[in-house]
Amino acid sequence: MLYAEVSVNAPAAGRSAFSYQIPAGMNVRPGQAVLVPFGQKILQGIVIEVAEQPRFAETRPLDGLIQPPICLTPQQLAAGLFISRHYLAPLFASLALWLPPGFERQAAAEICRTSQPADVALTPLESAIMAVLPDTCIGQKALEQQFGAAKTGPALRHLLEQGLIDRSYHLAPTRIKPRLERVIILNISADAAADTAAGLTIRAPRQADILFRLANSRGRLPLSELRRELGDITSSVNTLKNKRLLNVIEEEAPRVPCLPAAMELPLTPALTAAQQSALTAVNQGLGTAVPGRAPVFLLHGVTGSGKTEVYLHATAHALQQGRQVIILVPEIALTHQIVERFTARFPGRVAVLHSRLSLGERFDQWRAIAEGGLDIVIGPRSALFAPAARLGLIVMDEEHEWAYKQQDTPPLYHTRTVARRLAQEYGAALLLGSATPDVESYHLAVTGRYQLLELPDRLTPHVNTPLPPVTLVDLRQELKSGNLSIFSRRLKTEMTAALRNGEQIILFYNRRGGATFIQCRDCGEVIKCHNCRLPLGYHPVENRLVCHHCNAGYRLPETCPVCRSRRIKYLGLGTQKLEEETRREFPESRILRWDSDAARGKDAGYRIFDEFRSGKADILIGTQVVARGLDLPGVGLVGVINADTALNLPDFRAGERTFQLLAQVAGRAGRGEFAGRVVVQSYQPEHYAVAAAVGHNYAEFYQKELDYRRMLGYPPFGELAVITTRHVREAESLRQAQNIKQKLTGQLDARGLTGISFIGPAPAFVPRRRGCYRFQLIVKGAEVTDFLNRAGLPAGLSIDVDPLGLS
DNA sequence: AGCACGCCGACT
DNA sequence: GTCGGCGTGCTC
Repeated sequence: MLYAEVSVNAPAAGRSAFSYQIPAGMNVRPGQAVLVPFGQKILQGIVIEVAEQPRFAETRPLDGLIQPPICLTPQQLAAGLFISRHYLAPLFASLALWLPPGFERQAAAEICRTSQPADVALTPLESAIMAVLPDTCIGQKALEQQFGAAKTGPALRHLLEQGLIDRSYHLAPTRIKPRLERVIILNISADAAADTAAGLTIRAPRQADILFRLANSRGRLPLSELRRELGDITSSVNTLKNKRLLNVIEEEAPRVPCLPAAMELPLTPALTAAQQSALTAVNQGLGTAVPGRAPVFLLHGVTGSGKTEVYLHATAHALQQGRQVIILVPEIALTHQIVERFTARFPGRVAVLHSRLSLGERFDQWRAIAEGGLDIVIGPRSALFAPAARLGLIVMDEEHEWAYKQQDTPPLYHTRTVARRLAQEYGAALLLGSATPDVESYHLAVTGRYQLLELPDRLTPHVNTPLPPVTLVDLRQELKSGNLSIFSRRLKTEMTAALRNGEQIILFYNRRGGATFIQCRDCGEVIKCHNCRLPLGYHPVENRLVCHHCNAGYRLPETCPVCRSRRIKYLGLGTQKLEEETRREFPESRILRWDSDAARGKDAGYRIFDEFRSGKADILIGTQVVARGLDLPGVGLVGVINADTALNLPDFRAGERTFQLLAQVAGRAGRGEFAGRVVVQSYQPEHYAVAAAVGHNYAEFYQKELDYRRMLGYPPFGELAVITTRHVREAESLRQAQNIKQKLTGQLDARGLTGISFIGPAPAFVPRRRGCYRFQLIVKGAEVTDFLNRAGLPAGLSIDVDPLGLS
């Protein structure tokens, strides 16, 4: 008898696998998707291991294989197990990352009446339920909607006990169907069709037109295409069909997400010496990589130094070897640009995967990759889990971006960490690229675990363009001189000059809204969100208060909720306010604002971007989004309204984020015909992150930042994990956090470990979510993951290993 | 997630 | 007494 260890799609399964018997004759491999009985349900599972002996004494038999069969590769299985262990994440969720879109399904209860007569006493509700039960079955969900979820459950249980109804659980049917397309096929030869068409031109011009077009496209055309060009052709097609000149068939046609039309192949630019030597190193790595020993490259190149060209060449090399390539970008908004470059160079081979595609599109792309037809995958972090069984190269552009860290939904993985592991398993090369590498990555490169590749020269718009000069304005001096405006005198002068010169301007400010907090002048109360307990921002356009975390909107308060005072003050600056001020200062200029308020809805981001790039506006005001790798050749001047906003966040990466942001924003200037200039305004111009960014000096920043991390034991000198408790009662949530701390402290003492310490518990950065109060305990030190894995923490806790910030 | 079990306070 | 809310533990 063989047994399978199975990861089950049940929240209760947590990080453990469950043992099942494999019925004789059932062919089960590790990685296989199966159905298993779990409690009273049949659930989806993934086989981890097949063995002669079960890990658990009492076993039930596997129910069957999921059809059509799906099986993770051994490499995906290994990487999934790594995720679950490293991030203390649910096992099924960690493996499910590689399953096809739309795979995961919930079991739903169905209720059927039995033939037994209702001769026992029933409550009115129970009678009512019996009365509406149809002869066929009905979903329990439907009954709960009709009678209320709270009361229906117990009533059904009683009816079950009495034997009046049956309950069974079924997985919901899959939501994805292959797309069918009606295709017209010529029944005669192309020549014959052309002849027939010639005879019809006068009497039946539409029929003739259809026949001509078919003759010219090898005898087949999708009906939708003909209809788009000729209008309603139903009757003409029917006539031709009746004449037996053509047939209409339905066939499967994969959905294609709207890829940009492949441009003509642009000339492949000759590589510079630096690019060539980087490429040589990567190509060599591609040649020597084997499972268990896979090279990681850190391509450090200033903005505009031609990193993408290196990606393109390395991709070509991997494809030549018959391997597949995954190109990762930090966020969906950036896929568009890079997809353009890659489809131009490799037409017909590029797949796109991201969550804004429809489920059907995603599925069809997924299948095309799995079948090997598409061998380049581009997308944000989810693209790492494409079914590329011949994976040879993973490229991570802007590797420092923290959008690569999964937030909110477990597993809370970092794409770089998983990519590294997946590359190890496949024997693939990993190429990380950034102008401002993550301090941890750079540290690994400097200490020899990654191979450091440097591109020191700027090529955009032409070879040896200097990085734009940055002027640093001390806002404290401005205040002293009596300038209370958002704009320093220097920035205003530069803006005026740039506008006169016909240059475009980017103003960067990383808080949206109008006022950023609303405070009572009498008691000091800051107005907060009811859901999250976070300060609300004022949005003048909508004339509402908005929670920047959960997006809940509130009416403007007339009195302070605490002391009833009417003296409520709107403080702080956001992008909407900045837009107003800019309009007042530069009334002649055309202004666009790009933040998550302005870019609500699909494609709104592209629209703003395209509008600005095509010169329909002079000034672009934006948050982080405008800093990210966008190519805007019309921009001469970049103004940073306040460099310090991110510095004061309670986050040990605040310095790093500030440096990266400033360097990225500065890189937007001078990418076209105009010489770039940058004006950075700051209240803390002496801070090392600000000073280093102004001097375009990554090395200086890295040294200072590393010293600081070493001193405080932060990564790369120690690991971090955040444990969050949640409970409807604030005191209970705090008590749980304290209990965990006590338990962990006890284990540290018992095992004589000294390298680990705790911070907190304290209210979480979002103190309240979905009606639950949240407290967090930070665990800091050497091998935190390992320690927590052995600690036997209670199920249902949220644990974030290597968190984005600390609060 | 669901379900059973066991523990306490608020009532018929 | 006992009904029911709520925390806890279990599902191979």
